[in-house]
Amino acid sequence: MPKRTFFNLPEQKRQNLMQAAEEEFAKSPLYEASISNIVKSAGIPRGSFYQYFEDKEDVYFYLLKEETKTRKIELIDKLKKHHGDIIDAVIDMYYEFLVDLPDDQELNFLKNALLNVTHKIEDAVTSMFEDSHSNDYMEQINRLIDKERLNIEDDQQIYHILQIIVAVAFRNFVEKFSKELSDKEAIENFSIEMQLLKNGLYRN
Amino acid sequence: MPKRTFFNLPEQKRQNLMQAAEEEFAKSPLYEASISNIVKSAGIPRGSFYQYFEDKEDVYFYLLKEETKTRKIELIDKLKKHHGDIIDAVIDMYYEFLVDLPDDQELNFLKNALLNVTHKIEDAVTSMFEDSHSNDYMEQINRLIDKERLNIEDDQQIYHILQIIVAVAFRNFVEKFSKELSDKEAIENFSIEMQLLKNGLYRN
DNA sequence: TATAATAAATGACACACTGTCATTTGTCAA
DNA sequence: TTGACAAATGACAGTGTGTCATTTATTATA
Repeated sequence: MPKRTFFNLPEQKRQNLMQAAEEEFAKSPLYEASISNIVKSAGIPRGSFYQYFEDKEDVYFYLLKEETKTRKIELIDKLKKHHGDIIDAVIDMYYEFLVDLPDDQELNFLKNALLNVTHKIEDAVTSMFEDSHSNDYMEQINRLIDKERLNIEDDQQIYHILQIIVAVAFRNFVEKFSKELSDKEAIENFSIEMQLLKNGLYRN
Repeated sequence: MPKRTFFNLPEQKRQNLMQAAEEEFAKSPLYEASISNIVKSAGIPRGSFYQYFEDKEDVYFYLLKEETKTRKIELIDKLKKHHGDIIDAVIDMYYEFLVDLPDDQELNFLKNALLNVTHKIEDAVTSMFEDSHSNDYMEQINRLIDKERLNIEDDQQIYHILQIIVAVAFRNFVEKFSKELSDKEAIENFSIEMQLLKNGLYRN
């Protein structure tokens, strides 16, 4: 969280600083961005920055959270519009985010947030489902999976199924570590979610 | 990818270097880890490091990929064991990973990979489903969601459903940006996966 | 074996960024 | 007007990065 001094700042100066920060983070992902650039572009002395924020991540996550605040209200709206259908509401939001988001800088900022390490690490994990040199490996997997059980019409949909499973598995790992769940808890949670995936989140 | 020189290195020296790298990355997440520490601990001159690798990330992702290679073979085994049931296979892997992984350093390495930025950013996004100050917000969401449609027995399972949706949505964003999909493609993919979530990955 | 050509090793160095701190400047209440 | 507290400032020490000219090793060739 930014320090008290930050919130005491006159509106004008505060916005100016945040604008400079967003600009920098739109240009470079978190770990390539530099405080030096931000203060230069905002025209404030270096020391002042540390008067307002703990460090780089402090501004960064403050910006990111401000960003999501807006989306919260949107979600409420969408839920109403879709009569409580959570998935339809989320699809609607996804659509609006992609199509209606006008501000290039804002978009780049979020893009960087998602792309950087997150993406690379997930990629490495997902590569488990990809051919390394030949595509022998993937073929083998493909052959081994019992497709009769799967709720798919064409073979191409199997890609989506794998993506979903990986995404949920990934999230479970992260949660296990971040919330320091016991192995038992972690596996229970994981099983619940995998069952939900199998049977569907919605009743038939 | 590491440079040719790296692969020309005598086995002993190469392993020693990788050991030092893993040690560093087990101690500190990617962006806090330093090449200085790695070369010091490996006992090689700084210049040599750059003879072998492009930069820090180069070693890092090389290590990470080596790590997942092992898991690939495991997945094949599990698929066979579970007669092609992909979800059961993945549950089994998850279990083994948590319970049978013996090496502390390896575990810490992966933990850092998952925890750092990935986790913080997903957290910021997921916070959309969390109470900010009062829990008014979450209550409202909870009230709005039409639970009749959901495939749940108790109210607590709704948490898992939201987690799943967020995880899959998150992955879709990342993919849209990393593969530079058009808005149309992205939304199509997203819809397919959301339908799969609704109806279940498996046939009834 | 001597020599040339190529590959690898080395560590000093320039550059960049971070976070701190002593000092200055501003504000506000008594 | 003065004292106490809050904020602003920028110089500075510390740390890390990536490069490069030089040295050393290896391999090919005559």
